[in-house]
Amino acid sequence: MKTILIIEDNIDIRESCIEILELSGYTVLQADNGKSGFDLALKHKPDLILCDIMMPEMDGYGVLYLLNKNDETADIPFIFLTAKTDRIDFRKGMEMGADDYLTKPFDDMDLLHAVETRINKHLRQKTYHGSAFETLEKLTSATGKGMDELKALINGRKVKQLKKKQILYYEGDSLSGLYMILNGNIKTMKIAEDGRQFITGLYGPDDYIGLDTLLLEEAFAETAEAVEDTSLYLLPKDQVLNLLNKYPEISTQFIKILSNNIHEKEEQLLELAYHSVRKRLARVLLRLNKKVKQADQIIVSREELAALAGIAVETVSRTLTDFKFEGLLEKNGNQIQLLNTEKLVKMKN
Amino acid sequence: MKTILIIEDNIDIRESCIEILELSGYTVLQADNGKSGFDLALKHKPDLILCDIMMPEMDGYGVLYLLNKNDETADIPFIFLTAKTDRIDFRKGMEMGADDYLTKPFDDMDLLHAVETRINKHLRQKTYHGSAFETLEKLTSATGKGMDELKALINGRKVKQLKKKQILYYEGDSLSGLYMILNGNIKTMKIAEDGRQFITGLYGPDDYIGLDTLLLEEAFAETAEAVEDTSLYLLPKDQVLNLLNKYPEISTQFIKILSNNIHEKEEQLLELAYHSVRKRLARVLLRLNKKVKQADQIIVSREELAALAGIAVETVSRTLTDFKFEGLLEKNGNQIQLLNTEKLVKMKN
DNA sequence: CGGCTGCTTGATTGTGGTCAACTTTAGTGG
DNA sequence: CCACTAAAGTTGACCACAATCAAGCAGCCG
Repeated sequence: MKTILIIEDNIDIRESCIEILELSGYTVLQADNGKSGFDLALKHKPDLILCDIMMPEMDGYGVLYLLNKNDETADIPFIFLTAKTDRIDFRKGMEMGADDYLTKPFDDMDLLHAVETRINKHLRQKTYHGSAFETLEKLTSATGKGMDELKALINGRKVKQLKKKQILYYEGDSLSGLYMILNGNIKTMKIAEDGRQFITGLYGPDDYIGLDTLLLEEAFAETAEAVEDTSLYLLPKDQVLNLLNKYPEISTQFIKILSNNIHEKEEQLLELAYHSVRKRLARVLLRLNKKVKQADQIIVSREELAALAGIAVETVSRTLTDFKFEGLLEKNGNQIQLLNTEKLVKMKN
Repeated sequence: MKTILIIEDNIDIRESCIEILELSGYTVLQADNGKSGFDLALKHKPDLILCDIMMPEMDGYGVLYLLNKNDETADIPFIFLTAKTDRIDFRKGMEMGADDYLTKPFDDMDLLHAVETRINKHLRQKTYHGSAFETLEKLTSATGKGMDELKALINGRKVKQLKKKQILYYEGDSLSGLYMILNGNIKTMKIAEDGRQFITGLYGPDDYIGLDTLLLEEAFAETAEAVEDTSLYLLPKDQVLNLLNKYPEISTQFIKILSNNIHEKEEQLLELAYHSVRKRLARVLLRLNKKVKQADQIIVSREELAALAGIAVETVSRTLTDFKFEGLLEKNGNQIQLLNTEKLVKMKN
């Protein structure tokens, strides 16, 4: 028997939803404002939450934010109910981690369909968590000492799920800890005043995110976004600090990661300063080829390539066609396959 | 009674030098090739070394290199005797840490003058070392624990002196440890294939250099050069590692330094990618204004400004005159004084 | 005083950004 | 499954910014 929580200030809509859901065999909890809705969610841990955006006391975004912050409720499927059809609001909701969006008016089928797919998807994710655990075992045993603690630390936490394009944190957010990617890819980027963004880092499975901000009493210096559906562990700051104090190997490991990071960024600085667009793009392609290749192909949008190389999308497009003519690669939409890495490496300025 | 070692394969030159020096009251040791010269230096710790460059067995550069590596002999004043007048050789010698250069033929006065000034200068430096020690006391007590060890570590080491433009290490050199600046300034830079260089970091008193390479089993990723006369401590790798294992506070401190470093470099990446030359130069000036201001003035060559902002020297020149017309700064040769930092900060793209 | 280095200014050129029109692809809903 | 629409990608025309080449100037050294 699944439990569903509905948070909605309009009584008509609320009542009609409850009716439909109860007829379908769900137990339904209700709240008429964000605050009490959040309290109910905490108390009952429903299997799914339906939530209006515009509400008294606390709006839907606020509810979602609080739920995400709390580990107990972070992975409950969350569906927004709203009259707004604007893309911006939609995107904002998705970035914050909403799983779906129902725009009013919606009929019985819409509602049931959305609810069922979300609940099913969530079940599948749960079983997946289990398999991800093997990765962790490997990791913890790799650090040698401190294994038990790290394991305990990780066991106590839940996995955070991000959908494609969802934001992990914004530049300026204050940090909650250290993230470790289980699978998927995350990019970190800085955004210029004019809105153009530059990708400062790409992270894959087993990589840490937020390491560079962990010990500083500062907010994040960049924005992190999921490139594809991604799951990660959040290791809370206090506990990581504790580990650092106990096990020098872990500190040493972190210092090494940061050092490598610095070297990469210095290399990038030199490239940006003095290399031609052709060469920069070639470098970016080679980097991607190493990091995120899938079946011999790189899958990446022009926009991302542009943000990685620090150039305009149009120029990316042009340069790629040039490269194709020169037999360096084969491209097809957002799929790129490198044919002559040799020449790309030696690309002159 | 001062002891001088002369290493020179030509017997005539050697004999005449010895005669002059002994007449002036110095004790003179002699060697006719680099290898035996180095052995003598190790054994007797002379107060000054005169050394030919072109020699059998081992050339003068080799001798200097070995002497510099060995702590016991690293701070013995070293003068090259040579027929070569080429700038390149001169520069190479100075980069390696030679204190002076005597080009043959030289007369008695040349020789005695050079010898005396070097010995005097060295005496003055020794007394200075004493005062630098206060800085260290402050540093060691700041770390709280580990103070005694750090002190012992530092006591066992000598100060390394670098003259302006002298190279601390080259990209590709393998590292010997961690440097800490006592006074002066060091810049680290990467050099592109075409010879253009980009300055990746500026370090002043109390800053560490080489931290980003310390734990990686890699060579230095950049070249470090003294911007002005500089003195630094070399903390050997093994001992630093030892400290890291014993005192988590030190690891934590290092992680913080590296984190800040990363944030700075990310900021720079964004600037390089999307900011105009005007804006980039403005940023560089502001950075310098914070770091290396002397009596309200920045003293820096156009070439360095260019390498900091990643632009051409001519463009630096032009942009600075523009800035001057706009009342943002006053310039006079390599001295620059910022008049309107407000506007420089707000510089639009 | 000449030679050298560092700085400035001018003229020229090319790279790559911008704007705009167009085509292709992919996602959505009937 | 197809049709429609929005998003992503491509191509062209144009132009501006900054690099390059070149020449001249100022300060500094022996």
